[in-house]
Amino acid sequence: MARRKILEAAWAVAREQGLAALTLRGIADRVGMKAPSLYSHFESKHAIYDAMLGASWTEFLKRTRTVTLPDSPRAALSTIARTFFDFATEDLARHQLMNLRTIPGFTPSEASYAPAVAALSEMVERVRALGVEVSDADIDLYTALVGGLVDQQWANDPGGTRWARLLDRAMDMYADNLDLPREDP
Amino acid sequence: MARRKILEAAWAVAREQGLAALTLRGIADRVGMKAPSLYSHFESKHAIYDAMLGASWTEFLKRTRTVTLPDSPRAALSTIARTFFDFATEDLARHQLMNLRTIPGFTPSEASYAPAVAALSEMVERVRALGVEVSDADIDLYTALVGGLVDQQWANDPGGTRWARLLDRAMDMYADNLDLPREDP
DNA sequence: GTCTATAGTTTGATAGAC
DNA sequence: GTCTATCAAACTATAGAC
Repeated sequence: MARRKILEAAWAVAREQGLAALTLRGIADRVGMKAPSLYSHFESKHAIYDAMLGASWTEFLKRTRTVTLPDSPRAALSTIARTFFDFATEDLARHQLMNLRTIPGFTPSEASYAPAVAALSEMVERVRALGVEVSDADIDLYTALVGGLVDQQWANDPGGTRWARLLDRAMDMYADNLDLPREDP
Repeated sequence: MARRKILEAAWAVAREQGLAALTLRGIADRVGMKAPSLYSHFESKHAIYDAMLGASWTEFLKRTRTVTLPDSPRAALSTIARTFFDFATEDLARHQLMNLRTIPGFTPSEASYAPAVAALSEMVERVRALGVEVSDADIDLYTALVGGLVDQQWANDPGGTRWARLLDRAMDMYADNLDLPREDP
């Protein structure tokens, strides 16, 4: 399908030159078309961004669903954090699209953002099913902590492990704050 | 001085329309000049960004220097975090400029970035002077935590207090992780 | 120092032939 | 669906008169 090829080309350009450098001509060149032809498949440039965003969150949602959580609440929180951290540090363009507001004038459609909401709420449900009572504030602190590690990793050590190495410690710190029981006494 | 008026106009435009929307015409219009005239005062548009960045970090450095830290290490960490958090949530355009890489092709000059480095290292020194031994990893975790709270605040509750309210708890959590003594037993 | 004029690009988007 | 041709607009930056 043409839509699929166009989106693949868009990802390739975004990865090579940055998300902000994405242009219709650049996409069209790579896919062997002329820029106006893209309008037969997408309503606008923002529609392409939106499709990319929706696909990204859908892929993340899919990945979270394939993850089996450990029974231990402490280990479960760590697994979830690692899943998000790895996904967010795999691809800068994707991270910018999903987690940063880097494109002026672009607001995601409700449909494209839905899997993002689903991914978070499903994870919260699964953690609660393990017997952990988490409040909204607990969740907010968690997202800030994991998101902060991701951002620092990208900003100050892209491709490295300087903040990735801190993830387990951060999760321990967080679990302690929730008064979760320790495995290894 | 003309330079100062231009920078003030640039800030005004950035606050109203976003940092990415900054144009030479927009700045010139506001200051009552024509766009090319700006080149008598700044070498390029990036030079304007750079001057804004330098001024921002210099202002932050100045503010940190006026802050008196409590003797208690735990309270000191909290004070530092609050100082940064407040500064970073006061002005979105400034935050984007200082802490995000939102302008394509713009890299800060060494001179403009120097006060940023100074602010961090001075704070670390002052904390160490209180008797707290902090490693590089400790600092990395700290910056990720505070920066993560700031980003979440801007992204999901701009102008609100949803993550601001979590700052004290986050600092307690962090201080616990450092095994700092509690004040109130 | 400030202006007019303009170069030189690049962009998203549309019209209409095929 | 894809193309050529083009629009209309925006931008940074430079040249040169005053």
